[in-house]
Amino acid sequence: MIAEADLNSLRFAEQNSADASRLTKGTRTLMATDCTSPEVDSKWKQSFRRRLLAWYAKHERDLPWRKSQDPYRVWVSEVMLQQTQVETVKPYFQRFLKAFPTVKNLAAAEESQVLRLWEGLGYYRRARGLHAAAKQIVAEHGGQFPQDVVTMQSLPGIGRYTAGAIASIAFNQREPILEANTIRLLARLLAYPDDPTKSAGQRLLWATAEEILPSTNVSRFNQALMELGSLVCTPTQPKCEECPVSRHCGAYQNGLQDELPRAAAKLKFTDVHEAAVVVRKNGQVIVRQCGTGERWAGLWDFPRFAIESEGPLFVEEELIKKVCQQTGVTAKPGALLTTMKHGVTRYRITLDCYSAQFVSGRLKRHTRWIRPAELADLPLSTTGRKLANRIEKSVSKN
DNA sequence: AAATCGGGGGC
DNA sequence: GCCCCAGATTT
Repeated sequence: MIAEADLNSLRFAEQNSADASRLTKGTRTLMATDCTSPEVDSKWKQSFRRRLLAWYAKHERDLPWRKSQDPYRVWVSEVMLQQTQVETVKPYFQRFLKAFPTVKNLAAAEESQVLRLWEGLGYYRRARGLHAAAKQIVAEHGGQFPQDVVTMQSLPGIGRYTAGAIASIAFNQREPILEANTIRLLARLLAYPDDPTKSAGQRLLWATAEEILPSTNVSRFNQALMELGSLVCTPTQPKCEECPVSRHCGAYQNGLQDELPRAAAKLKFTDVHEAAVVVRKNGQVIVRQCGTGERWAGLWDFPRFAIESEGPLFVEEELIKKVCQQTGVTAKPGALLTTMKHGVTRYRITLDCYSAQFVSGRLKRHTRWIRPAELADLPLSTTGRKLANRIEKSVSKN
Protein backbone atom coordinates (compact mmCIF):
# COMPACT_ATOMS: atom_id res chain seq x y z
CA MET A 1 0.00 0.00 0.00
CA ILE A 2 1.42 3.31 -1.02
CA ALA A 3 0.94 6.08 1.46
CA GLU A 4 -1.17 9.04 0.59
CA ALA A 5 1.87 11.22 0.96
CA ASP A 6 3.49 9.34 -1.92
CA LEU A 7 0.51 9.88 -4.12
CA ASN A 8 0.38 13.50 -3.23
CA SER A 9 4.04 13.83 -3.93
CA LEU A 10 3.37 13.19 -7.55
CA ARG A 11 3.75 16.20 -9.63
CA PHE A 12 0.16 15.77 -10.60
CA ALA A 13 -1.11 16.54 -7.17
CA GLU A 14 0.03 20.10 -7.53
CA GLN A 15 -2.00 20.54 -10.65
CA ASN A 16 -5.40 19.66 -9.44
CA SER A 17 -7.04 22.38 -11.42
CA ALA A 18 -8.80 20.97 -14.43
CA ASP A 19 -5.98 21.47 -16.83
CA ALA A 20 -5.82 18.65 -19.30
CA SER A 21 -2.98 20.22 -21.14
CA ARG A 22 -0.65 18.82 -18.51
CA LEU A 23 -0.09 15.25 -19.47
CA THR A 24 2.56 13.71 -17.30
CA LYS A 25 5.19 11.21 -18.19
CA GLY A 26 7.04 10.08 -15.17
CA THR A 27 7.79 13.18 -13.23
CA ARG A 28 8.14 15.33 -16.26
CA THR A 29 5.32 17.37 -17.59
CA LEU A 30 5.04 16.97 -21.29
CA MET A 31 2.64 19.78 -21.82
CA ALA A 32 3.63 22.42 -19.39
CA THR A 33 1.77 25.63 -19.86
CA ASP A 34 4.86 27.75 -19.60
CA CYS A 35 7.87 26.60 -21.59
CA THR A 36 7.12 23.35 -23.41
CA SER A 37 7.02 23.71 -27.13
CA PRO A 38 3.83 22.62 -28.87
CA GLU A 39 5.88 20.07 -30.75
CA VAL A 40 6.63 18.01 -27.68
CA ASP A 41 3.09 17.54 -26.66
CA SER A 42 2.09 17.08 -30.24
CA LYS A 43 4.67 14.32 -30.55
CA TRP A 44 3.50 12.76 -27.32
CA LYS A 45 -0.05 12.68 -28.57
CA GLN A 46 0.91 11.41 -31.99
CA SER A 47 2.92 8.61 -30.48
CA PHE A 48 0.11 7.73 -28.10
CA ARG A 49 -2.45 7.63 -30.89
CA ARG A 50 -0.28 5.65 -33.25
CA ARG A 51 0.61 3.03 -30.67
CA LEU A 52 -2.96 2.73 -29.44
CA LEU A 53 -4.40 2.29 -32.92
CA ALA A 54 -1.71 -0.22 -33.87
CA TRP A 55 -2.53 -2.24 -30.78
CA TYR A 56 -6.25 -2.08 -31.55
CA ALA A 57 -5.68 -3.34 -35.09
CA LYS A 58 -4.33 -6.53 -33.53
CA HIS A 59 -6.62 -6.92 -30.53
CA GLU A 60 -10.02 -5.65 -31.59
CA ARG A 61 -12.69 -8.08 -30.38
CA ASP A 62 -15.34 -9.38 -32.71
CA LEU A 63 -18.43 -7.94 -31.04
CA PRO A 64 -21.91 -8.14 -32.57
CA TRP A 65 -22.40 -4.37 -32.62
CA ARG A 66 -19.19 -3.89 -34.56
CA LYS A 67 -20.51 -5.50 -37.73
CA SER A 68 -21.49 -2.10 -39.07
CA GLN A 69 -21.47 1.57 -38.15
CA ASP A 70 -25.24 1.87 -38.46
CA PRO A 71 -26.06 4.53 -35.85
CA TYR A 72 -29.13 2.58 -34.76
CA ARG A 73 -27.05 -0.47 -33.91
CA VAL A 74 -24.40 1.64 -32.19
CA TRP A 75 -27.10 3.41 -30.22
CA VAL A 76 -28.84 0.23 -29.06
CA SER A 77 -25.54 -1.32 -28.05
CA GLU A 78 -24.40 1.76 -26.15
CA VAL A 79 -27.62 1.97 -24.18
CA MET A 80 -27.50 -1.73 -23.36
CA LEU A 81 -23.87 -1.36 -22.31
CA GLN A 82 -24.61 1.40 -19.79
CA GLN A 83 -23.45 -0.06 -16.48
CA THR A 84 -23.63 -3.51 -18.02
CA GLN A 85 -20.81 -5.81 -19.02
CA VAL A 86 -20.04 -6.72 -22.61
CA GLU A 87 -20.58 -10.45 -22.13
CA THR A 88 -23.98 -9.85 -20.57
CA VAL A 89 -25.12 -7.62 -23.41
CA LYS A 90 -24.16 -9.86 -26.35
CA PRO A 91 -27.21 -12.18 -26.40
CA TYR A 92 -29.61 -9.35 -25.59
CA PHE A 93 -28.27 -7.29 -28.45
CA GLN A 94 -28.66 -10.14 -30.93
CA ARG A 95 -32.23 -10.85 -29.89
CA PHE A 96 -33.17 -7.18 -29.84
CA LEU A 97 -31.80 -6.46 -33.30
CA LYS A 98 -33.55 -9.50 -34.69
CA ALA A 99 -36.86 -8.30 -33.25
CA PHE A 100 -36.32 -4.62 -34.13
CA PRO A 101 -33.84 -4.30 -37.00
CA THR A 102 -34.48 -0.59 -37.55
CA VAL A 103 -35.48 2.44 -35.56
CA LYS A 104 -38.87 2.37 -37.30
CA ASN A 105 -39.51 -1.19 -36.16
CA LEU A 106 -38.63 -0.21 -32.63
CA ALA A 107 -40.85 2.86 -32.74
CA ALA A 108 -43.79 0.75 -33.91
CA ALA A 109 -43.37 -1.89 -31.18
CA GLU A 110 -45.44 -2.35 -28.05
CA GLU A 111 -43.61 -1.18 -24.98
CA SER A 112 -44.33 -4.49 -23.25
CA GLN A 113 -42.52 -6.31 -26.03
CA VAL A 114 -39.53 -4.02 -25.69
CA LEU A 115 -39.47 -4.60 -21.95
CA ARG A 116 -39.88 -8.35 -22.45
CA LEU A 117 -36.71 -8.42 -24.55
CA TRP A 118 -34.96 -6.30 -21.93
CA GLU A 119 -35.98 -8.57 -19.09
CA GLY A 120 -32.98 -9.50 -16.96
CA LEU A 121 -30.74 -6.67 -18.18
CA GLY A 122 -31.84 -4.31 -15.40
CA TYR A 123 -32.20 -0.53 -15.41
CA TYR A 124 -35.49 -0.88 -17.26
CA ARG A 125 -35.75 2.86 -17.64
CA ARG A 126 -33.21 2.37 -20.44
CA ALA A 127 -35.65 0.23 -22.41
CA ARG A 128 -38.51 2.68 -21.96
CA GLY A 129 -36.23 5.56 -22.94
CA LEU A 130 -34.95 3.71 -26.00
CA HIS A 131 -38.50 3.05 -27.12
CA ALA A 132 -39.61 6.66 -26.49
CA ALA A 133 -36.53 7.97 -28.29
CA ALA A 134 -37.25 5.76 -31.30
CA LYS A 135 -40.73 7.26 -31.54
CA GLN A 136 -39.20 10.72 -31.24
CA ILE A 137 -36.68 10.00 -33.99
CA VAL A 138 -39.43 8.85 -36.32
CA ALA A 139 -41.71 11.75 -35.45
CA GLU A 140 -39.21 14.58 -35.39
CA HIS A 141 -36.33 13.40 -37.58
CA GLY A 142 -38.10 11.34 -40.21
CA GLY A 143 -36.59 8.13 -38.85
CA GLN A 144 -33.09 9.45 -39.45
CA PHE A 145 -30.78 9.29 -36.45
CA PRO A 146 -29.62 12.82 -35.50
CA GLN A 147 -25.94 13.49 -36.11
CA ASP A 148 -25.07 16.20 -33.60
CA VAL A 149 -24.44 15.52 -29.94
CA VAL A 150 -26.72 18.29 -28.70
CA THR A 151 -29.73 16.86 -30.50
CA MET A 152 -28.76 13.36 -29.40
CA GLN A 153 -28.69 14.45 -25.77
CA SER A 154 -32.24 15.72 -26.05
CA LEU A 155 -33.32 12.11 -26.51
CA PRO A 156 -34.18 10.13 -23.38
CA GLY A 157 -31.38 7.88 -22.16
CA ILE A 158 -28.65 9.63 -24.14
CA GLY A 159 -26.24 11.56 -21.94
CA ARG A 160 -22.81 12.95 -22.58
CA TYR A 161 -21.05 9.61 -22.90
CA THR A 162 -23.61 7.92 -25.16
CA ALA A 163 -23.89 10.96 -27.45
CA GLY A 164 -20.10 11.09 -27.77
CA ALA A 165 -19.94 7.37 -28.41
CA ILE A 166 -22.55 7.43 -31.17
CA ALA A 167 -21.13 10.59 -32.76
CA SER A 168 -17.61 9.19 -32.81
CA ILE A 169 -18.23 5.50 -33.46
CA ALA A 170 -21.05 5.79 -35.99
CA PHE A 171 -20.26 9.17 -37.57
CA ASN A 172 -16.53 9.41 -36.90
CA GLN A 173 -16.96 12.86 -35.38
CA ARG A 174 -14.26 14.26 -33.13
CA GLU A 175 -16.22 13.85 -29.89
CA PRO A 176 -14.74 12.55 -26.64
CA ILE A 177 -16.07 9.71 -24.51
CA LEU A 178 -15.61 8.91 -20.83
CA GLU A 179 -16.87 5.74 -19.20
CA ALA A 180 -15.73 3.05 -16.82
CA ASN A 181 -12.85 1.75 -18.93
CA THR A 182 -11.48 5.10 -19.99
CA ILE A 183 -11.91 6.67 -16.57
CA ARG A 184 -9.61 4.01 -15.22
CA LEU A 185 -7.21 4.21 -18.17
CA LEU A 186 -6.95 8.00 -18.18
CA ALA A 187 -6.72 8.23 -14.40
CA ARG A 188 -3.69 5.92 -14.57
CA LEU A 189 -2.26 7.71 -17.58
CA LEU A 190 -2.33 10.99 -15.65
CA ALA A 191 -1.50 9.35 -12.33
CA TYR A 192 -4.54 11.17 -11.01
CA PRO A 193 -4.34 10.82 -7.25
CA ASP A 194 -8.01 11.22 -6.24
CA ASP A 195 -11.25 9.42 -6.92
CA PRO A 196 -11.70 10.10 -10.65
CA THR A 197 -15.47 9.63 -10.53
CA LYS A 198 -15.97 12.76 -8.47
CA SER A 199 -16.68 16.00 -10.25
CA ALA A 200 -13.15 17.43 -10.24
CA GLY A 201 -11.81 14.22 -11.72
CA GLN A 202 -14.60 14.06 -14.25
CA ARG A 203 -13.86 17.59 -15.45
CA LEU A 204 -10.20 16.79 -15.87
CA LEU A 205 -10.73 13.44 -17.57
CA TRP A 206 -13.33 14.76 -20.01
CA ALA A 207 -10.87 17.48 -20.98
CA THR A 208 -8.15 14.87 -21.36
CA ALA A 209 -10.40 12.60 -23.42
CA GLU A 210 -10.97 15.52 -25.76
CA GLU A 211 -7.33 16.56 -25.81
CA ILE A 212 -5.97 13.22 -26.95
CA LEU A 213 -8.47 12.73 -29.79
CA PRO A 214 -6.98 12.48 -33.28
CA SER A 215 -8.56 14.44 -36.09
CA THR A 216 -9.18 11.31 -38.11
CA ASN A 217 -10.01 7.73 -37.16
CA VAL A 218 -11.92 8.91 -34.11
CA SER A 219 -14.27 5.96 -34.33
CA ARG A 220 -11.50 3.44 -33.97
CA PHE A 221 -9.57 5.59 -31.53
CA ASN A 222 -12.38 5.82 -28.99
CA GLN A 223 -13.16 2.14 -29.30
CA ALA A 224 -9.48 1.38 -28.92
CA LEU A 225 -9.34 3.36 -25.68
CA MET A 226 -12.20 1.35 -24.23
CA GLU A 227 -10.80 -1.91 -25.55
CA LEU A 228 -7.44 -1.23 -23.96
CA GLY A 229 -9.09 -0.33 -20.70
CA SER A 230 -11.18 -3.47 -20.82
CA LEU A 231 -8.49 -5.97 -21.88
CA VAL A 232 -5.22 -4.56 -20.54
CA CYS A 233 -5.75 -1.66 -18.16
CA THR A 234 -7.94 -3.81 -15.94
CA PRO A 235 -9.22 -2.84 -12.48
CA THR A 236 -6.90 -5.30 -10.73
CA GLN A 237 -3.62 -6.67 -12.02
CA PRO A 238 -3.34 -4.46 -15.08
CA LYS A 239 -1.18 -6.04 -17.78
CA CYS A 240 1.24 -3.17 -18.13
CA GLU A 241 3.86 -5.30 -19.85
CA GLU A 242 1.36 -5.81 -22.69
CA CYS A 243 0.32 -2.19 -22.80
CA PRO A 244 1.25 -0.22 -25.93
CA VAL A 245 1.21 3.09 -24.03
CA SER A 246 2.90 2.14 -20.76
CA ARG A 247 5.70 4.56 -21.69
CA HIS A 248 3.05 7.29 -21.69
CA CYS A 249 1.53 6.21 -18.41
CA GLY A 250 2.16 8.23 -15.26
CA ALA A 251 0.96 5.45 -13.00
CA TYR A 252 3.22 2.85 -14.60
CA GLN A 253 6.24 5.12 -14.70
CA ASN A 254 5.80 5.65 -10.95
CA GLY A 255 4.91 2.08 -10.10
CA LEU A 256 1.43 3.13 -9.03
CA GLN A 257 -0.63 1.01 -11.40
CA ASP A 258 -1.88 -1.17 -8.56
CA GLU A 259 -2.79 1.83 -6.40
CA LEU A 260 -4.63 3.87 -8.99
CA PRO A 261 -7.24 4.88 -9.62
CA ARG A 262 -8.19 5.61 -6.07
CA ALA A 263 -11.35 3.74 -5.15
CA ALA A 264 -14.62 5.56 -4.69
CA ALA A 265 -16.14 5.67 -1.24
CA LYS A 266 -18.18 2.55 -0.59
CA LEU A 267 -21.84 3.04 -0.21
CA LYS A 268 -23.63 1.33 2.60
CA PHE A 269 -26.41 -1.14 2.12
CA THR A 270 -29.71 -1.12 3.89
CA ASP A 271 -31.31 -4.42 4.78
CA VAL A 272 -34.94 -4.73 3.75
CA HIS A 273 -37.49 -7.44 4.30
CA GLU A 274 -40.06 -7.81 1.53
CA ALA A 275 -42.81 -10.24 0.62
CA ALA A 276 -44.30 -11.29 -2.71
CA VAL A 277 -47.64 -13.07 -2.66
CA VAL A 278 -49.05 -15.51 -5.21
CA VAL A 279 -52.80 -15.15 -4.79
CA ARG A 280 -54.61 -18.08 -6.42
CA LYS A 281 -58.14 -18.64 -7.64
CA ASN A 282 -59.24 -21.33 -10.08
CA GLY A 283 -55.77 -21.95 -11.44
CA GLN A 284 -55.08 -18.25 -11.95
CA VAL A 285 -52.89 -15.80 -10.06
CA ILE A 286 -52.89 -12.05 -9.52
CA VAL A 287 -50.29 -9.80 -11.14
CA ARG A 288 -50.11 -6.04 -11.36
CA GLN A 289 -48.36 -3.63 -13.68
CA CYS A 290 -45.96 -1.30 -11.93
CA GLY A 291 -46.87 2.32 -12.55
CA THR A 292 -44.81 5.29 -13.65
CA GLY A 293 -42.59 6.45 -10.83
CA GLU A 294 -42.38 3.01 -9.29
CA ARG A 295 -39.33 0.84 -9.49
CA TRP A 296 -39.86 -1.50 -12.47
CA ALA A 297 -42.33 0.87 -14.12
CA GLY A 298 -44.09 -0.94 -16.96
CA LEU A 299 -43.07 -4.38 -15.72
CA TRP A 300 -45.54 -6.80 -14.21
CA ASP A 301 -45.12 -8.21 -10.73
CA PHE A 302 -46.82 -10.22 -8.06
CA PRO A 303 -48.21 -8.19 -5.19
CA ARG A 304 -45.03 -7.14 -3.43
CA PHE A 305 -44.28 -4.85 -0.51
CA ALA A 306 -42.03 -4.23 2.45
CA ILE A 307 -42.67 -6.24 5.62
CA GLU A 308 -42.42 -4.18 8.75
CA SER A 309 -43.53 -6.59 11.44
CA GLU A 310 -41.83 -9.52 13.14
CA GLY A 311 -43.28 -12.89 14.05
CA PRO A 312 -45.49 -15.17 11.93
CA LEU A 313 -48.84 -13.94 13.28
CA PHE A 314 -48.09 -10.29 12.77
CA VAL A 315 -46.57 -10.98 9.37
CA GLU A 316 -49.71 -12.84 8.27
CA GLU A 317 -51.83 -9.92 9.36
CA GLU A 318 -49.59 -7.53 7.42
CA LEU A 319 -49.69 -9.73 4.32
CA ILE A 320 -53.48 -9.73 4.28
CA LYS A 321 -53.66 -5.99 4.75
CA LYS A 322 -51.11 -5.08 2.13
CA VAL A 323 -52.35 -7.53 -0.48
CA CYS A 324 -55.74 -5.91 -0.11
CA GLN A 325 -54.28 -2.40 -0.33
CA GLN A 326 -52.41 -3.26 -3.49
CA THR A 327 -54.97 -5.41 -5.30
CA GLY A 328 -58.36 -4.78 -3.68
CA VAL A 329 -58.61 -8.50 -2.93
CA THR A 330 -58.70 -10.28 0.41
CA ALA A 331 -56.64 -13.47 0.47
CA LYS A 332 -55.57 -15.97 3.09
CA PRO A 333 -51.81 -16.52 3.18
CA GLY A 334 -50.59 -20.09 3.05
CA ALA A 335 -47.19 -21.70 2.62
CA LEU A 336 -43.88 -19.88 2.37
CA LEU A 337 -42.86 -20.97 -1.13
CA THR A 338 -39.28 -19.76 -1.12
CA THR A 339 -36.95 -17.03 0.06
CA MET A 340 -34.72 -15.09 -2.32
CA LYS A 341 -31.99 -12.69 -1.47
CA HIS A 342 -31.19 -10.01 -4.01
CA GLY A 343 -29.90 -6.48 -4.28
CA VAL A 344 -31.61 -3.42 -5.67
CA THR A 345 -29.16 -0.53 -5.80
CA ARG A 346 -28.45 0.29 -2.16
CA TYR A 347 -30.86 -2.25 -0.71
CA ARG A 348 -30.14 -5.80 0.35
CA ILE A 349 -33.49 -7.45 0.07
CA THR A 350 -34.69 -10.63 1.65
CA LEU A 351 -37.79 -11.58 -0.29
CA ASP A 352 -40.22 -14.10 1.21
CA CYS A 353 -42.57 -15.56 -1.39
CA TYR A 354 -45.93 -16.77 -0.12
CA SER A 355 -48.80 -18.63 -1.60
CA ALA A 356 -52.28 -17.34 -0.74
CA GLN A 357 -55.87 -18.29 -1.49
CA PHE A 358 -58.43 -15.82 -2.79
CA VAL A 359 -61.22 -15.07 -0.32
CA SER A 360 -63.20 -12.08 -1.60
CA GLY A 361 -63.06 -8.73 -3.34
CA ARG A 362 -62.54 -7.25 -6.81
CA LEU A 363 -59.31 -6.29 -8.49
CA LYS A 364 -58.16 -2.69 -8.74
CA ARG A 365 -56.93 -1.14 -11.98
CA HIS A 366 -53.58 -2.25 -13.40
CA THR A 367 -54.17 -5.59 -11.76
CA ARG A 368 -55.36 -8.81 -13.37
CA TRP A 369 -55.85 -12.52 -13.04
CA ILE A 370 -53.67 -14.62 -15.28
CA ARG A 371 -52.87 -18.28 -15.91
CA PRO A 372 -49.25 -19.03 -14.96
CA ALA A 373 -48.43 -20.22 -18.49
CA GLU A 374 -49.33 -16.79 -19.86
CA LEU A 375 -46.78 -15.10 -17.64
CA ALA A 376 -44.25 -16.01 -20.33
CA ASP A 377 -45.57 -13.14 -22.45
CA LEU A 378 -45.30 -10.46 -19.76
CA PRO A 379 -42.17 -8.57 -18.77
CA LEU A 380 -41.31 -9.42 -15.16
CA SER A 381 -38.49 -8.50 -12.85
CA THR A 382 -35.84 -11.17 -12.37
CA THR A 383 -37.19 -12.25 -9.01
CA GLY A 384 -40.72 -12.12 -10.41
CA ARG A 385 -39.64 -14.43 -13.23
CA LYS A 386 -38.03 -16.86 -10.83
CA LEU A 387 -41.20 -17.00 -8.82
CA ALA A 388 -43.30 -17.41 -11.98
CA ASN A 389 -41.18 -20.35 -13.09
CA ARG A 390 -41.62 -21.94 -9.72
CA ILE A 391 -45.39 -21.63 -9.92
CA GLU A 392 -45.54 -23.17 -13.37
CA LYS A 393 -43.53 -26.10 -12.16
CA SER A 394 -45.79 -26.73 -9.19
CA VAL A 395 -48.87 -26.43 -11.42
CA SER A 396 -47.57 -28.97 -13.91
CA LYS A 397 -46.75 -31.35 -11.09
CA ASN A 398 -50.23 -31.12 -9.63
C1' DA B 1 -22.94 16.95 -5.15
C1' DA B 2 -25.38 13.01 -3.97
C1' DA B 3 -28.93 9.59 -4.53
C1' DT B 4 -31.27 6.39 -7.39
C1' DC B 5 -31.92 2.87 -10.71
C1' DG B 6 -30.69 -3.92 -11.25
C1' DG B 7 -28.59 -7.64 -11.95
C1' DG B 8 -24.92 -10.81 -13.15
C1' DG B 9 -20.11 -12.25 -13.08
C1' DG B 10 -15.45 -12.68 -11.13
C1' DC B 11 -12.61 -13.67 -7.48
C1' DG C 1 -19.19 -11.58 0.40
C1' DC C 2 -17.39 -7.68 -2.13
C1' DC C 3 -16.20 -5.31 -6.33
C1' DC C 4 -17.24 -3.99 -10.87
C1' DC C 5 -19.68 -2.95 -15.06
C1' DA C 6 -19.09 1.00 -22.69
C1' DG C 7 -24.15 6.06 -17.23
C1' DA C 8 -28.43 8.85 -17.09
C1' DT C 9 -31.48 11.34 -14.49
C1' DT C 10 -33.40 13.47 -10.57
C1' DT C 11 -33.05 15.86 -6.30
